[in-house]
Amino acid sequence: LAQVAQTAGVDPSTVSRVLRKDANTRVGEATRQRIITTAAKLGYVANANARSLVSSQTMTLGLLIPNMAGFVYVDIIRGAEVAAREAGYVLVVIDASDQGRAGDAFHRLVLEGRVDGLLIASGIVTDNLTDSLLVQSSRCVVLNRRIGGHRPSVIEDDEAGMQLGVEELIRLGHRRIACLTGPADVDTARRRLRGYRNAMRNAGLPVPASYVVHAGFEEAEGYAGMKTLLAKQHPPTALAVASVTAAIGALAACHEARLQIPEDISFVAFHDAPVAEYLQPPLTTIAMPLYELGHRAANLLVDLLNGRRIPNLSKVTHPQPRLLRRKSIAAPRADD
Amino acid sequence: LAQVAQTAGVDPSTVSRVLRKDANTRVGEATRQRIITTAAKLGYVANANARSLVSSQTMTLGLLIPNMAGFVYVDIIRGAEVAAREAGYVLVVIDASDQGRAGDAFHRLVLEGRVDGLLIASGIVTDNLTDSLLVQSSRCVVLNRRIGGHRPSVIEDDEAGMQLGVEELIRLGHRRIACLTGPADVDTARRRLRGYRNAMRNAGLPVPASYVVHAGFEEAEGYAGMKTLLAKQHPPTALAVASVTAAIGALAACHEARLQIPEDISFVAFHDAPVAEYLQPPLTTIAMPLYELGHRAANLLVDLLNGRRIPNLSKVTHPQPRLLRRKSIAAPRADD
DNA sequence: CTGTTAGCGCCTTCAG
DNA sequence: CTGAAGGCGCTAACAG
Repeated sequence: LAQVAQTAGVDPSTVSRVLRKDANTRVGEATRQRIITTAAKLGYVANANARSLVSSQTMTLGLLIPNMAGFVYVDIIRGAEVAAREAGYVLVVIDASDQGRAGDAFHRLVLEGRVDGLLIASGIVTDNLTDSLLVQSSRCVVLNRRIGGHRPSVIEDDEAGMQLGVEELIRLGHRRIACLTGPADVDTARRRLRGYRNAMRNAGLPVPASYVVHAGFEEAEGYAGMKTLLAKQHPPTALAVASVTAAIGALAACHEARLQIPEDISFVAFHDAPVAEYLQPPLTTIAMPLYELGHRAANLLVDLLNGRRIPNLSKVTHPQPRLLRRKSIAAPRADD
Repeated sequence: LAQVAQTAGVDPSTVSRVLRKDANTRVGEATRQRIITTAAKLGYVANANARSLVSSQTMTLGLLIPNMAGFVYVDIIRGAEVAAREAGYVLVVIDASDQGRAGDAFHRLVLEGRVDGLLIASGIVTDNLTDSLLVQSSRCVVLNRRIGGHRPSVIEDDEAGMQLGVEELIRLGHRRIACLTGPADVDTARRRLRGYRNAMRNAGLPVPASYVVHAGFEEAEGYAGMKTLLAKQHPPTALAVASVTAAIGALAACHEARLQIPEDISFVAFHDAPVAEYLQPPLTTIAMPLYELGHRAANLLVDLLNGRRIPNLSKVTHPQPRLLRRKSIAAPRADD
């Protein structure tokens, strides 16, 4: 900067004003042009750290992700990235696959001032972490999970989404519909389960306890969960699964048991993913507004950082959940 | 810091020395303890920006990823994260799904001094970007792709990996083996193709031009590529595919054509992924040392930043590629 | 319209 | 073994 100022024959502060497009001060057009061209010629780029030091903001946002492999995070990340960029921020993603690392990341990013705020994706909010986060709650937004206390969070309408899927199964004539959902202590899993229960209740259908299986979101867990269901005396004729990955595992279990899909069992999975279309058979999914979830969350975080009041809980309802009908669903066999 | 110094009754510089565990200066044990406890009590955390400003290093590394959905990146990220942490760095991941953003990210991260160096994953190195990167080549390591010029890059032994897979197909008795690889202008795709050719040549098998299909790494592209192959007069009896995702698409095309796998066509895919085990049929894959790739790349970047000389091209050869035999391969039919 | 003056929070010689 | 002073690169309030 001093370099640029000297070669342009002006004061550093003037250079700063010009390059920052400071609206408050008006600079002579001639000097402005001179400064801009010399800056370009010298390849000058302002140092973000020095700037952060004085302005005490870094203009970068962090996004903590528990599992980079998850299909769902791709869209969330994109949405958040775009929203951040629109607001002039840089978005950096941090892999917090193991729990301990999340707290560590929080420390090194937020506390040490590397980022202005943090988006925390579901699945890594442990009690431990919660404590330290509480301290700095004014810089975090939790995503895809409701949180006790008064920290802001953004969720999808998981309930409505799952209900949509189950209603379709009911419409096709299914009565014995099971739900393969996520861990009982995970909020999103519980909300998806509630959507399933709503649909069943509305149709006057019974929900045997054994038809609700709390598995995980991964292939192996879906596989194991399906095994459990198939071992029942009256296996279901249709299944609502809480994730595409779990559904892939469940499909594998069905194939192993020589069941035809959709003839023997219909499948609906929560969230869409590119792979769904290429499975055997192509998987019917419930597409959720993940991009918008990320976008909204980042927007809220920016608002929060700017001192605006934001709701403790926001639900992303647009666009609405959409059912993507593929070949994994059909009417049940006549004798069912 | 001033706060802590005052309450502990010492000078800020002493606090700095203690908290930084400065090896050069020895501080009285009594004052040391006092400083540490008061710092903890006050919840003091050093400001990374101020520190960066004076030391002109941020102790953070960036990793540019073109497509977060790719299975391969999960392990790369983990490896890089661990290596970074071991060296005292924080790793942040940046989604550079579209090309333009990569240059932008480079600017905002490296040039503005938010990170000390950048790991650039394959697939986003365009000519455009290369120019700006060249300027700052001393802070970048390219990953999974060889680069013209003299910028350091780290790759796997794609050639050996693919060769391993094809050799297995040959051993099973296949002669009509096709290769569904990535775009011709992508270095990794070309190297995998070379591995295929090596294996074929070593076995004295012909490679009709039509048996080499340059598709992409995505499901849809694998699907389209397979369609092309199936339209041939003499479709192959076995296939080596350059990615699991493309293989999923190709499998779908085969199912659509009512082909039995592995009876009609055997499949081997490059890289392993959790989903491989749950496909119909479970997919034989070539597991590559992706974690180590990320780990090595981050290590090299750290070396580079510390002024050590590093090779322009490093190949990660340990652990060696492993063939994970699953049910997608079998001997060809007798009449083939 | 532009230059001057401080100071952001920390580290690093140099003295004591 | 510890305190004092200067400066990292930039911005902001105040003069001119």
